Amino acid sequence: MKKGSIEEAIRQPNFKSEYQKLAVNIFYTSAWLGNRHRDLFKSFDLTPPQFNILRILRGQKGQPLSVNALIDRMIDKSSNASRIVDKLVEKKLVERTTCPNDRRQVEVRITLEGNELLSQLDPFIDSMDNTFASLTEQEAKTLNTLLDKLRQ
Amino acid sequence: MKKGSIEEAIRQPNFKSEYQKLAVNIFYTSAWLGNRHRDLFKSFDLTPPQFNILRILRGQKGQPLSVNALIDRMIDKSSNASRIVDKLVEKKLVERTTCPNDRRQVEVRITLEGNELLSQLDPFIDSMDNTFASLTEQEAKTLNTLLDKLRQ
DNA sequence: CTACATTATATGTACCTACATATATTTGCT
DNA sequence: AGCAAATATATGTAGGTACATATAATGTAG
Repeated sequence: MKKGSIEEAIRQPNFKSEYQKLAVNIFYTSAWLGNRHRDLFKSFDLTPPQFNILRILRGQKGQPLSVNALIDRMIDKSSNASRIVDKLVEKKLVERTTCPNDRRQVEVRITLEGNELLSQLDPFIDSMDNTFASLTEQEAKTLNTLLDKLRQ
Repeated sequence: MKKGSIEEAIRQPNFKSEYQKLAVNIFYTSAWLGNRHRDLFKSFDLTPPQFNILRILRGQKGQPLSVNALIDRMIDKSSNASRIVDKLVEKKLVERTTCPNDRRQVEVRITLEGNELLSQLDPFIDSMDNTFASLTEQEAKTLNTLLDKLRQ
């Protein structure tokens, strides 16, 4: 079993097919990467989905987003955005106000405090991306292309 | 934004780098694939980690595994194997007995019922793997190689 | 042989996801 | 206008993960 391979990671030397191995490899790699992210966010008292929402809101440059619009942009669409926003409101990182035009909707907006927290995180996120230094940019591009193709 | 791309999936046209896009793509693809698996297992009243443990135990061909040995072989190592085994015991799909040589350990073993359930699932799992029909075997191999390399 | 560290598992808590259902508001139909 | 369908969000519950801590059994140093 090659060092660093998925076979070694889960002590499973024989997969039925290259496709089955790929499924396991995707789950395993996602968990591996997610754990690194989680460790980073932890020192800022954020969880990955909380960070995801904060970063989406920052991208809005002050404009609010509804809960539905947040879900639309989230990595894990089955996240319960409503309750994650709850936590962020408690920490005063976002504000929630009822939309005046459509009172079913809420407008979620990042606060100054939220923006400052993200600014502190930025350099760490950037260097986290260099986690991938073992891949060339061309290899990263190939991975992106093939992952998109897989989901077709 | 290309159809089926990660950019489209999370409505994010600009990534800082190919590496940052790759991180998001891995998380998104893992969730996408995981949801398909979950849907399949659901009709058999199993969750993905429950299935993972059952399949590991089947691979033992009757030999038991300790909880630690299970974690070692699981895709998500931070799973709480102890509590997942609880659920499987309740459903009589596995048995748990104290190890006579080392009474700290428990021996977990798949039951006949557990094996039968997996047999019923087998054909569905096989056809699920063909979810990847959009990739050639060579492309799957490339993905596996690059994912292993990424984690180095 | 006793005291202490180590190991294997279990449990408590906070947060998250999955799914079903509830509540409030708006839209559309007649 | 009046009422049903659609929409946006919230909430209850079960299962799961992350992390700290507890409990029990074993190993080990002196």
